[in-house]
Amino acid sequence: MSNQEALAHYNVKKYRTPDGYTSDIAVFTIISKGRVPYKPPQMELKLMLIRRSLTNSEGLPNIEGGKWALPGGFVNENETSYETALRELKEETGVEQIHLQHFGVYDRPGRDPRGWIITNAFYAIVPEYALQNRQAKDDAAAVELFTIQEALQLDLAFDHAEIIRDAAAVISRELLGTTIARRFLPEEFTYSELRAVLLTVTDDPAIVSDAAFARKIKSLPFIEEVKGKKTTRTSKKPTQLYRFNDIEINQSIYTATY
Amino acid sequence: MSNQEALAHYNVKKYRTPDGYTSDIAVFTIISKGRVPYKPPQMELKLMLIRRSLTNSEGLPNIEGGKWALPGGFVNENETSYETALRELKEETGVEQIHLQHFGVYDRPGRDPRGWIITNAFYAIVPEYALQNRQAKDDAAAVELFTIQEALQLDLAFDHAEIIRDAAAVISRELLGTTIARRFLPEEFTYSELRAVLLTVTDDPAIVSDAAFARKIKSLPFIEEVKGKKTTRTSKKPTQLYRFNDIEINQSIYTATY
DNA sequence: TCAATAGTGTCTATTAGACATTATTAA
DNA sequence: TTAATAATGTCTAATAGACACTATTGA
Repeated sequence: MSNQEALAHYNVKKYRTPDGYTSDIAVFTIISKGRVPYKPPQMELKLMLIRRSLTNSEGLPNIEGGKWALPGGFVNENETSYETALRELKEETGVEQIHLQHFGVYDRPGRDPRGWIITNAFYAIVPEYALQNRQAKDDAAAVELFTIQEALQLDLAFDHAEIIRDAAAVISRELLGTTIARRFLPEEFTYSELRAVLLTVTDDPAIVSDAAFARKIKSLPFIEEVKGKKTTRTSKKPTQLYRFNDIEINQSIYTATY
Repeated sequence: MSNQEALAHYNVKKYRTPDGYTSDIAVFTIISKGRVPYKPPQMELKLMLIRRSLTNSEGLPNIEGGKWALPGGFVNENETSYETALRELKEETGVEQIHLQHFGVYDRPGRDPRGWIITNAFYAIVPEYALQNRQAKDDAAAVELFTIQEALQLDLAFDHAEIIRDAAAVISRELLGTTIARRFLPEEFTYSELRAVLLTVTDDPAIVSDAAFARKIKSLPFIEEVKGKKTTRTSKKPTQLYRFNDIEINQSIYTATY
């Protein structure tokens, strides 16, 4: 292997290298507003933010202390930024096996006052219950859920306002363009529950009209009926349950109808 | 500003930091196979790769020397990885104002034998002519165009096989799901030229059938006729020219037809 | 019985896609 | 005139979306 010899001559210290490499996570959940029996849910998309402590564990002033921020942390050597995000998510919410997806890198010079620090942005989707017992720890003074609009009004740390705007755009697009809506729903769901999730990001008449959507759901190749299984959690009349299957869809803008 | 005080206590050297931060670019072009007058083109998607020199500028053995690789380079402090990709692309092909898009971060420990080196992957789309006079320089011993299939047969440096596979998947998806096909075409184009681009990544009957596509193109909201302007470059019968406009499309899998 | 949600019937207008036909022009 | 590509005519089947109507059941 000629790399052996090449490595002998290579000095990693020769170049200026980044001062840090981090992962930040936009943790989304959808909460049901005032859920009542025999009613379809009304849902609201929320983002979890932490408030950075004024002082760190050594009692010294904390960078961007007091500001709201996405949870996140430094990537260790021997781990990927994805693993860091998983780890931080678990530490923060105790949730594992969650949908986690990379959506951007933020490396603008000056974005972090501490130096040349690059962050990977992920979004996660966690069920409502996972955030019930959340509590501030480590360098977080508080943990709270906000709508996107509320979040963008806050005094946000670093370039997190930009990251949050991007995350909101990504999740809106993906909710309608992919099957991630399933991550906000129980395994088996009614058409009105799926519809409530989609209505958090769209006002498309085909989804707003419940009769149209009730019909449409039956012809979607990536959703199937759970034969003979019904629930009364959304209405007095028992409602058919559906589930997502694993069929991949590849939408083409050239064959769609407008 | 309390950050002032916080920074006074902050030592960037306290943590283990990456050994390098780079950008790699998958440069795609579509070449017309044996274009003849009065015939629609037949196109082929190609990827530009460089062969890494056996020795570096100092005459010492080069890391991954002799292997094929994506062009790329180290990000300087005070520049974003996007700017690095732009710079490298210009150095390599002399092209500016080109479509360049980030599609992934590769940070798996051990992916680079030199140490903890993170790369950002971009894809670029350049017109065929821009690669005509390309020449090997710097640490590249050769520059060549390959189909995706050919590229994946080569002895590839680092984890570039993985990056190329991902790039191919992304560009296929985006060619059909977004309007990037425009980057492979002249400003004004015929329906058969657009069709030739799309046929490099799909065999959808709606696109394979030329009569269907000739009709469909007129109803696509993001494409408009160039009124009264025709060309004979693809047939003896003058053909209507079209152009992309700037209408955004937001495809929903829940309202599509299957 | 009432109220509320689920689900279907029915109509109209549009569209896809297949296939055939016509239009145009250089060689 | 021929050959090739562009573009339209025509038909059938499917679908969207609107609106009205029926079904189901707890309160």
